[in-house]
Amino acid sequence: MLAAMAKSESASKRAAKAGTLETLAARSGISAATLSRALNHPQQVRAPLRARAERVLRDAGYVAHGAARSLASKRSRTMGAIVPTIDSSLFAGIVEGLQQAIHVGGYQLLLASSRYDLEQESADVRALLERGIDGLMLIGSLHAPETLSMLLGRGVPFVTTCHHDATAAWPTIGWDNERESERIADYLLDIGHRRFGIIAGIGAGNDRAADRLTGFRRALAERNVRLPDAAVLERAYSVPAARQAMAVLLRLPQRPSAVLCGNDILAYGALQECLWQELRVPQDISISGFDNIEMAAHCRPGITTVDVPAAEIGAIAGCTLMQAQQREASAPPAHTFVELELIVRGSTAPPPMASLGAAKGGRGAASSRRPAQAPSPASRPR
Amino acid sequence: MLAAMAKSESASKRAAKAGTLETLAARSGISAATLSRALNHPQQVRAPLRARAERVLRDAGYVAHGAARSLASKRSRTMGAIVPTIDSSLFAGIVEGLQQAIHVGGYQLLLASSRYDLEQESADVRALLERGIDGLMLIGSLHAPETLSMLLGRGVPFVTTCHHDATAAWPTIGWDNERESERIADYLLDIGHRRFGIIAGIGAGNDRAADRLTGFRRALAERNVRLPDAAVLERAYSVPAARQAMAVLLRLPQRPSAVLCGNDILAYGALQECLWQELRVPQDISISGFDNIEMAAHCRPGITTVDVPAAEIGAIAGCTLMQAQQREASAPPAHTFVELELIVRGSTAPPPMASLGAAKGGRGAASSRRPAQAPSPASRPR
DNA sequence: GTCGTTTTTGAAAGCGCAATCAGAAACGAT
DNA sequence: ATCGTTTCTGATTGCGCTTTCAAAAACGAC
Repeated sequence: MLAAMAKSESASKRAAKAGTLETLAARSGISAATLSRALNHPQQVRAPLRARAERVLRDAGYVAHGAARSLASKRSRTMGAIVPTIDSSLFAGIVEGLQQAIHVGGYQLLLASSRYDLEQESADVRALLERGIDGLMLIGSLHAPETLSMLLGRGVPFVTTCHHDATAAWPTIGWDNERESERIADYLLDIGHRRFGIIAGIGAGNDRAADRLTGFRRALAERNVRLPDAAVLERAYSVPAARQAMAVLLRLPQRPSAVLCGNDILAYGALQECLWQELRVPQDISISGFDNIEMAAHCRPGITTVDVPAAEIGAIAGCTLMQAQQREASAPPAHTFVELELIVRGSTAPPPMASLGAAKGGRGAASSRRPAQAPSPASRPR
Repeated sequence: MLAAMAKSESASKRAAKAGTLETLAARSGISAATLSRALNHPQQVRAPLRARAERVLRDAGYVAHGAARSLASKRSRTMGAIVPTIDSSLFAGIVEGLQQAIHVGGYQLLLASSRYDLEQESADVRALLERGIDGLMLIGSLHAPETLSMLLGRGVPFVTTCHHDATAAWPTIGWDNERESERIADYLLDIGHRRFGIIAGIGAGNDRAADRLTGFRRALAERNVRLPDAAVLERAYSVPAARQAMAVLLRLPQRPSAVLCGNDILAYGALQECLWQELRVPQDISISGFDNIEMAAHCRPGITTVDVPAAEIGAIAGCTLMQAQQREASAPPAHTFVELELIVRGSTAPPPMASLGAAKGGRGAASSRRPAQAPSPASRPR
């Protein structure tokens, strides 16, 4: 008898600790409905009662049960994000920006990484959809058909970043990768380069990598600069892979005077390989990157690149998704075109004389200004 | 009339599309219970019926409602992680490893970043607890008391990483930061250095940074090497901050022959500042880091550091948390002591002669082996 | 002070699923 | 063929919360 009582008492204590609204209601004399309102729509509860309710909640150390809450309210207060990999300066920056932005709105971040695999991404979308995310950020324009149909079918707001497509039915936040790469190539053409190598990212399943390569190619084609197939290499985004690729390019019969890289990691690897082979950058060879990760500013020489404001893009994505919560699904998508800036640093310069001789009929004289040097201690230059 | 019918039809179509188990049950003639079982305990349903159920589910494009599922099953299939910042090579690597590991177990990752703020971390823990995470990974040993009490009180399994504490009541996955820093300092002492500078991380709210500084100090003290207060600088983990700190150290009346840095970012910044000031590393000054981020292997010179297998740590954390799902909460915690390896690269060497003269009675002769050079194209050296 | 209005509050109805329980079907042995 | 066992299956309950809905309270004008 006593044992039974003790048991039931301990059980009730445990329940008290777990603290459901029901329990607290029974104990405090305030109904569960009112407690819930005090929590979610405080202005609907008159001040004295609200104060009492808040005290009860606080004293009990009440923590809401999210699943029950989502089930009843049909919102999870959770946003999803799927990136190819978290272990990348660019994506980490974007995710950090996204996380900070949604945090102020009371949202949490459900994160998955797809390893540049569209099937994996599709499976991840499904898994996140199961968790009831209120919105989703994806990278790039290329996705499995199923990915989009699931999202569109369920009416979950989503955005895609790192590309721009004004015709997309959902918000895109980014830039035109082809055009930006063209810009880099144009810059190198302008300062006199005519023999190029390219170390691109792997284009399969990665529209950004593919578009950047397309942009490089187009810029060269428009100036009638020949680009041998052997001078175009696709590599995974890693320093060793890039070094190996650069080693290949340096062995080419017609060694390039400039190497366009698909991102800063590739550029960094390319740069390192040149330095280890005792080549001078930019005197002997120019190298360009993309993304402007921190390293690009701080290595020697600094890498000429295009600045991508990663955290800002993540933040815009977060805000766009939060706005989509209120808005009609049928409203036209709020695209954000992100202006990128070409950052010229020490890794690029006009080609050496021998090479210049080969360049005939280049458009105008190469700009003679010295590339900017990496700065002394100061905040990250743009 | 017609309009009303059309409306109700579209509504029912929508419901059909949304597809709850109940709906599918009504439509297919298989009970919701059996459909649920086919999903969660397939072996409990006889083959023919199971096949039929699976077809129904697949054809309807059924996606489970996670909230309802969590509410009924009391598990969310979601793990949480809180890191100081995602935008760090080390934490990104850990998170990536964690994500991959739990992914195979069907878990998703709920990620928060606390910006090195313990109060923020505590709020994040609360938010994640609300979302019903089944387990949580935290960084380091130092947390707000509330953080631990919430976790312990609710009985949610959690692990802490990047430190080691065999006495902790929960699993820790990491190493002894003091001891590892001591090791680095000992190495530099062994090769003859006697004048040191330290660029440490900011110790407030960051046990790893504080412990590493303690380790450095202790190693020097044990060899009776004096360390002026002015030679110890705490800085945020950023390249510009580190460069600025190194500039300060270089202006010291007694310029250090070796600078111990709290991590590789700081070391990298310190290195860059030396190079910009036309100092030779390691001939004029030695620099060491911690973490062995990719950059440390690939810059020139490579940075002497301690390798931290980030992805592996994340993976172990994930496995530990998944194991905790089955296990009794009362079982002793499964600590994992992670052995770290000192990686000697080109950023450290015996001090210049002038400095050596000042070193009297150093223990043994300095090792004369040349520091390893960064490798040619190959995978990341350890 | 009374009646119509406008809050404010509490009771109750699900949200969609997993799990329990009891009934049905299949199986095996006699 | 019959009965006892075991395996499957379906109806039902309830997870904890939000949100109607209706009753109660407060308010205001006459």
